[in-house]
Amino acid sequence: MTRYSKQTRVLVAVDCIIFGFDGEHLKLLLIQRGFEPEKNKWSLMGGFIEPHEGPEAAASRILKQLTGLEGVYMEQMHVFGEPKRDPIERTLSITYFAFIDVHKYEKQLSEEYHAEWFHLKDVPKLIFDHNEMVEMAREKLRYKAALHPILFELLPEKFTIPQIQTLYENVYDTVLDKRNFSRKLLSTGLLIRQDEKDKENSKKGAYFYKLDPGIYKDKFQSFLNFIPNPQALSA
Amino acid sequence: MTRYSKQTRVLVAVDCIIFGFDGEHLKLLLIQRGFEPEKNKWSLMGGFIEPHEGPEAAASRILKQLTGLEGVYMEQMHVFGEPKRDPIERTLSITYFAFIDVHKYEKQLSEEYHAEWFHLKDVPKLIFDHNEMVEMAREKLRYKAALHPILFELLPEKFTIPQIQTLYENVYDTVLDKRNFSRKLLSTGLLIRQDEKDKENSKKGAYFYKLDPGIYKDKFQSFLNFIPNPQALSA
DNA sequence: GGTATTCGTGTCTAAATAACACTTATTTAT
DNA sequence: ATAAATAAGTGTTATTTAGACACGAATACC
Repeated sequence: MTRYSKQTRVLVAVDCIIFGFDGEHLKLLLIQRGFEPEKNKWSLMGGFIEPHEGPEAAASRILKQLTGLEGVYMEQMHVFGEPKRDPIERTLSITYFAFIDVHKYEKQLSEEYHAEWFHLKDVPKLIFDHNEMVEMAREKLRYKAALHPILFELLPEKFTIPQIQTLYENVYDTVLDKRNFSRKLLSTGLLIRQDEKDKENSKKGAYFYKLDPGIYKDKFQSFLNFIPNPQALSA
Repeated sequence: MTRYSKQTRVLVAVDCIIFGFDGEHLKLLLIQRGFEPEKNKWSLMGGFIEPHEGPEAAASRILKQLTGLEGVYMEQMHVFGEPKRDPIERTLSITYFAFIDVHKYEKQLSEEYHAEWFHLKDVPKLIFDHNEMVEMAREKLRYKAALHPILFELLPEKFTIPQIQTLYENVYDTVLDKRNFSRKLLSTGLLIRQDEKDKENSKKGAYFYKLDPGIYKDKFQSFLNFIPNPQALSA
């Protein structure tokens, strides 16, 4: 026996919801699809999974293709598999959301794919069920970021507290009190203050911080309530 | 153009991680696989996705096959897709975790599949990567249950506070203070006390409670911290 | 030197959490 | 009938955490 003979086989794609933060707004990287069907329509970056790679590897490959980056923070989100979602042929899509530092990605690659960053309030109509994917990714982003320090993945290695606060304010579409915000953030012990200051964005200058890699790893799954000592939970 | 001609197609299965609570322990429903490869080995309940159904529909169908139940609480967990995970032929598995009330399920069906409930500490070696799936499901269960009132899905319609507490203690392998636990639980407003008492498990008897369906729906996505008013988050 | 801008910090109040022990209802045994 | 055993139910206090709130410091520009 070498095949489950009677069963049907389907195509499997990977689609990536790529978030970035330019210092002002949270943005989404979209491409203009280069092939039929729906050629030239806006779409998430994606591709078919290849015979010898797993879904994670496919997602990494696709992210690298578009951004030139490796080791990007990335997480499997959800599988979309309604039979008619792709009108040509049944295709399953495994979605990943990814966070990149917009300053690091290679612009020339994005030209090749006709990629553009979109403000989340101006996301155009996308092919297939991609708008639904984006919406789910936004929700998941908000959910996770409320509990875990993932938004640092959107920032450069050195960042200032006002920058992170702007990012949180963007994600939650709200205004935060900077005294309470910085106190909470610093109390996690995640941040190491640098001597250098960022003079770009203010006259006084704001201290740069870096993440403490050990504590970052440890605390990645922390926070929470309901259970007194919830040790060892993970997403 | 009717096919993405050059791409390879793969089999897609759905596997269910089914949890139940017998009043004492949290348990897992496993079957003895009825076909090759790995016939007669312990396995999660699963099946191939059919041409005209989506993944959710497939999971519902499979759950119904084994338990006789419909409308079971169920959630997509993760896709496992390493190329070699099934030695016969590449097969993607979309996993769902599900919670059932053990008292409701139909035993004769489980005989047909040679199903048995296993204590989570005695899970046998399973086929392929199913042990990994179980482990991930346990983690996700602990994660979600710390934030959202999902464990009620494991209980019958009427339940007592000592019962829920035992369930939480089981899930987190810890001992909770009953005064603090019941205060926190009751403060959610989720529970409606019945006049009737459960006399099975104690001499004094414990009041039965039911969920308030409206509040249950509203509060399903509540809790959380980090962001002052995290309104409208979802899993 | 004055003004405008943004950074950085401290206090007080309210709410939530965690630790802790006794009384009540009922059954069973003496 | 009385006593003993068992599990249910409830209240207080101390500590911690969260949220509201305002001013001084550094610097660039005029």
